[in-house]
Amino acid sequence: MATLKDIGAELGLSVATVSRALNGFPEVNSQTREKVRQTAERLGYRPNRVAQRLVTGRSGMVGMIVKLNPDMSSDQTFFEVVAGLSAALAARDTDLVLAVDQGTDPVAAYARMLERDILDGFILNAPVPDDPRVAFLQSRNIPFVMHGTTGEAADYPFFAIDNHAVSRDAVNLLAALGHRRIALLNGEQRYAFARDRAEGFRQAMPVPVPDHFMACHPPSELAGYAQALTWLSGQQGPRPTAILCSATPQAAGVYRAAKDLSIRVPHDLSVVAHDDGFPQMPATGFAPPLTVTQAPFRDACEPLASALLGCIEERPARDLQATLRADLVLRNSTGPVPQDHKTPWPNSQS
Amino acid sequence: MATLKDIGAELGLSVATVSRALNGFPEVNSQTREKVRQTAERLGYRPNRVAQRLVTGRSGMVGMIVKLNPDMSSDQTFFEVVAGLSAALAARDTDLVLAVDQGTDPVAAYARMLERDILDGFILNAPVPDDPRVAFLQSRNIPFVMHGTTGEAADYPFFAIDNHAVSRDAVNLLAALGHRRIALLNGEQRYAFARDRAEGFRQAMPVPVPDHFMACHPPSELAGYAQALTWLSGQQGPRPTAILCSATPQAAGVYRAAKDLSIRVPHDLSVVAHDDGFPQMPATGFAPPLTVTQAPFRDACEPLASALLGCIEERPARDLQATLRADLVLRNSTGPVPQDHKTPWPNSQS
DNA sequence: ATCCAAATTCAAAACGTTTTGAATTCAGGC
DNA sequence: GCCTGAATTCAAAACGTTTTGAATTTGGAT
Repeated sequence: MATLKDIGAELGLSVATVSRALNGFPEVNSQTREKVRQTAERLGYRPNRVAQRLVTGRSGMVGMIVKLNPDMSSDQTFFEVVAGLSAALAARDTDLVLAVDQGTDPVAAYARMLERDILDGFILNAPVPDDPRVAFLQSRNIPFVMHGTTGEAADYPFFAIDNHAVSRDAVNLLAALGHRRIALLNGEQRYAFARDRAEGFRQAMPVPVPDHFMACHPPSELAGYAQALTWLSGQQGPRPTAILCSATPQAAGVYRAAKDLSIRVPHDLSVVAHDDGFPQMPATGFAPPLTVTQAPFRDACEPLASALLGCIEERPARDLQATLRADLVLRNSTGPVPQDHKTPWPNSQS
Repeated sequence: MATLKDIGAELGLSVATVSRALNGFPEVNSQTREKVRQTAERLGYRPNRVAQRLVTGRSGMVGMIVKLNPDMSSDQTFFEVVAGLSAALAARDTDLVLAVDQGTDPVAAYARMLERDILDGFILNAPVPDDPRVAFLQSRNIPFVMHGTTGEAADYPFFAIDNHAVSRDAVNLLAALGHRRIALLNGEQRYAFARDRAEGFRQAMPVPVPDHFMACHPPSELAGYAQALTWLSGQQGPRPTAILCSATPQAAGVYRAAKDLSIRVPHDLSVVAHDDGFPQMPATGFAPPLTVTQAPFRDACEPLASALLGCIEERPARDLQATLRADLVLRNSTGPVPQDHKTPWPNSQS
């Protein structure tokens, strides 16, 4: 493998000049630079990453710890993480080292990875309110970027979507179609995004919502099916005319429950879901195609990689925060409220 | 961060001696070694991996490329891979770098990873007969270890289970119970393990098996359900009295199909499956508990890591090959052949 | 006391890069 | 011809480890 020294010897230049030439320093003669470039090309020079890392003091590796959920709900995000993030990081000469956390202590896995290895930073996902990992990593001055946010005034880098707006946009759409009895089939309560969606939902709803029409469940077809069955059977009062789901698999369960009960979508029931863009269950594949708020997970990979590298370079956290608005995509699972179901929720004790 | 120099300065020793002391070289005085150990401990010394790697010429990273299957069948193995392998490798100061392959060329992803980075080796999984990745990596002298085998006389390191024996053991058990009409619900044809299981099945069966009672499917509940429904409905001749599945999810599908057709397990139908030990679908959770040939995927992680490191250290391939026998675990999904179904397969044209 | 071999320890080179501070070259103004 | 400042280039240090070959100390035998 050719080294800087080899190139220097070939041209009668010092390694310093060769290094500068290849790294685009301004003080090197443009003719020299061109010659260096050519011989580097000819000798098939590839910089030795390890040597670079030794001198720059960076390891060129970032970590990500994936929680092992018993309900397998993280499985679908897993491929996306590895595919998208590792590609985005590779473009920046950085490697993604994954670990699976199977324990209960949310920071133990991070501590373990830190003591074992020299990682330049972490990517955190699935934030919970007041996420303990934030305090842990901040106290040790370890760079990280969060996919999502844990609260209003985050003082760390993150890339998130506006989950209040997700609910608001969907509710506004349904309200404009005349719906008043809208149920929220939310994500798992422990996650920050679910809390935000619930808040946005309550705020945007023109009428108060009984607690039992806001449910928290994993993003599985089965959970959606079971919850929808309960709601649509009317055991808990008048059935909703619209259901807001937090993930497309839940919506699939809602479709199935509706079908089982001979409730037509969108004629009798409107369905909206948030769509993370996982290829396993495309919203266009639904019958009828599903109206969604969409924010592909994949689109977050580039910004996340970029923010993490920025954080490692000690750019200020303020410059590394972004909140994106999800797109509202109208398809055929939403329609006007049925004539005989225009009344809002009845008063409820709950 | 404390370095060797710091420890040396503290004790009036040279870095060379300190390095030797910590790395267990024999020529260092045992008292000196103990003192070095203590100060290293006290200063919280951690060797700088990057520096080690620069001088040893190794990057300390190995790669694994996971194919993105549309049927999600690799998802379940994915967590096991990352959890088990990264832990086993971490114990050897090696990091696992994952990439997801979404293309068609089976070696392109490897070439891409190699040119971008300095990887010490690869772990290959899901071998196909005459796997092209073997030739590619061998031609470039890149160390690798295969989880599984592609053929009889493999000249590369691997860790595999004896898939002929998997079928043989199951068939022998069923045959001893009087079964003759045993169907094989195999894995996907393109994989080497499925070919081996099919061979073992044919060889062990006391009677010839019509082709349409040997089917290849992905390891999903749905695939198992659909295939079992076809077989058990009797459309293609007399129904099997026993079904051999290649994975526990398939067996779940078989159970469901049997239930739908009011066929009792094990009274009317015996079911055996191979169990990779994925926690998502434990064989003990079946009703009745499932008889399996079991070889937990997790048990392969240590040997794989160890073999790969051995390969990187240029130990001969012969010493890095292991074929394990799966355990036959008798549970309640297998029973004697029903009285009225003791005849073998009828002669068939297929 | 002297010598030899074994047991320890050391200084220095090496890995390939980046970066620092100094040296060299060059052009133009006097 | 001399000086100045800009434009280039260079040698050397640094990163933290492993490893080589030599130097030093030690203990025992002469």
